[in-house]
Amino acid sequence: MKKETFYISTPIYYPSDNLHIGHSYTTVAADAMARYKRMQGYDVMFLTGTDEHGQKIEQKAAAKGVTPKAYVDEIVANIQSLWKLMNITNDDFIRTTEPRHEKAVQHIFRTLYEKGEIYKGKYEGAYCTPCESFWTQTQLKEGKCPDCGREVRQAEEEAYFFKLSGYGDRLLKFYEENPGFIEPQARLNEMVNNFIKPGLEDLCVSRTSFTWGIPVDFDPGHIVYVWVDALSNYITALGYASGDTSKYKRYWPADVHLVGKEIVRFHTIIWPTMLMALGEPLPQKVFGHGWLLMGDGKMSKSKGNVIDPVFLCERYGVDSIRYFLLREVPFGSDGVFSNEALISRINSDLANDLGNLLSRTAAMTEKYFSGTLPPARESDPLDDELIDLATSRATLVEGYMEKFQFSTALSEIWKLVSRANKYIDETTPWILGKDESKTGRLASVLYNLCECLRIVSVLVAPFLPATAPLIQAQIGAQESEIAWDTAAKWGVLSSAARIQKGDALCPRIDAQKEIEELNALLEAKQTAAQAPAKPEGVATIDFTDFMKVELRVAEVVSCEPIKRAKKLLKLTLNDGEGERTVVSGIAPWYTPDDLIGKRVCLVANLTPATLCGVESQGMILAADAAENDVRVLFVDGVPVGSRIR
RNA sequence: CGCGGAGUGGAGCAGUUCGGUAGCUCGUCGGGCUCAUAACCCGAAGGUCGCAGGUUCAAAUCCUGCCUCCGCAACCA
Repeated sequence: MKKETFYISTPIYYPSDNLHIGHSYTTVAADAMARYKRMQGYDVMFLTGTDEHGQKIEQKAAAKGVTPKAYVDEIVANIQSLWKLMNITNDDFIRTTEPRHEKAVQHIFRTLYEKGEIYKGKYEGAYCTPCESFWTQTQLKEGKCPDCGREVRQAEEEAYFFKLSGYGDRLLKFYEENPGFIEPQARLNEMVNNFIKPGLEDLCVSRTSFTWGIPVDFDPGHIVYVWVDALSNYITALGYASGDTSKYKRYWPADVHLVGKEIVRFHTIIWPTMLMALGEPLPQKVFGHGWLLMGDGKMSKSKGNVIDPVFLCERYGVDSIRYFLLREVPFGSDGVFSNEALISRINSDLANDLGNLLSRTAAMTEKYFSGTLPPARESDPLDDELIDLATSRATLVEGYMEKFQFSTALSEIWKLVSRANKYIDETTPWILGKDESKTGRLASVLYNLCECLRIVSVLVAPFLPATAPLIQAQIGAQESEIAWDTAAKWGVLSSAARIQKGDALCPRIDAQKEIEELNALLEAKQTAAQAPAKPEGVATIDFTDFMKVELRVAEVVSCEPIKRAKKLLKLTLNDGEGERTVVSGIAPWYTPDDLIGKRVCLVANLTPATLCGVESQGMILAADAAENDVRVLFVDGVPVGSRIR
């Protein structure tokens, strides 16, 4: 009989740098789900990989003096060893530079073109090189890149477009007919209100501005852009459009694409329409999980607060990190990563509750019965509650796993761990051990504890794949006694089992000492990160270049906030010759009253630009005093109109 | 009036669908136990459930208005 299949994917990660804990978060979640489904008997396909093309990698490689391929090869090797370190059981690893992927992508692109879903047009707009992004007029016109804040340049190129604009209604209909397609629910509203209802625009799907990518095979010079290239990995890895499509037939459509919330849009709008255009079935579900935030906000390299998963795994053990990631934060929402929380979880849940339960159970079994489980047992009504609780866990865990609520699933398992610890207190085996007439009762108590540990070990196996076998080894559980369906059964562990106390599952961490050490390490890292804090990408210019900038003293005549914009103030300036309007993003730091009547430095010969519907004829100078502190340069006392140089 | 999420004891969260004694984890304090990894078990202190109105016998929960924080979108010429 054919087994039911389950296809789960992570995003393919961009190997411009080594991965951080956020990537591990997604991948560990996917792995736990994949392991769980395998234990349940599913024929699982678990895919992860890397998205290796694009201008950013081309440039990074050039800066390092190596070919793009050599550059990504190194980082991809790191990524693969990270997944190995973290016990990730992906069934395949797709690299977008592999021939199997490139050929299929070319096929897909050509097919869409032949179907008229892709047409050739012209692309014009502001382009941000580091972000590899064109920005449309509504997004930004001649402004800085909204993503990174750096300069953009005007660019125009011939390009291919995908007819995304025609798919709005079909998407809405699909969402309606498939209520579980986008989860959590709140993301669905976001997509519909922000993107679909305002109207979809055709999507530019090719580039000529760089060469590190998959060529459009019928039009030299054009490169397939990220949408078609990256998103289609989910089917190219299955052999779509290749000589062997057996895997595609077997696993597609995917059961779930696990993604971070920042890319929900691509997976719920662009990817489904591409598949519609191809006439292929759509995935069942896209789950957008939250972010792991640092105490001081989002992770970023400039803050020096990027968390390296390799460091954590080596310091605390892989399972501790896996446990923390899946237990600490409800999967759909954002959560905060802190060393304090990590250590607290490890100590209280893993060391004190679970590790210690195993330790005391094994120690007593060795002490009173030399590690055996005598079959002459005497039960007591007290046992019933424990047994009920133990055998009811599996169903609860299954329910939460179906909803991707890893955190709740784990807490249900830990209720049993707690109950078992309490059971020891209630039954006081150390007192039973002093009375020979109580031997049968003692045997029963210890057996019950071993059964609890067995059940816990089964349920916990998808999350803690290294720890579960350690528990099973100490209680002497055999292969057949740890299958998933035995988690709902009582009395599975054989009386012939040999219990053997081993090393502590998870040693306690001296929290105070550890935090001090970590803080010292972090400080060192931050200093290192901040040392080369010179502005990036600024080249030396000569004097004549500088003199091309016309700087003048101007007085603020009036000033008002721009509605619909959080950061913008609209300033009316007298520059000595007349009045002009300038828009400035200083609203978080200045009110109109702070500015009216003041004299400021004006860049007078800047090309006008429109921000939030207001034309800005120049800019005023301000200093980035700190990460989140901007100071306008005031030049009071200097005559209006004076040239500054 | 852009879209969405959140505001509950010191910290992090649940409870809000279908109103009825405010719950969990960590921390603090007191007690118990000694099998165990200074762990485990029990108990206590600590909250006007963001603010203001309203509906109701009764509101964390329903309604109205407001404030604050976060993300997306727009955006720091």
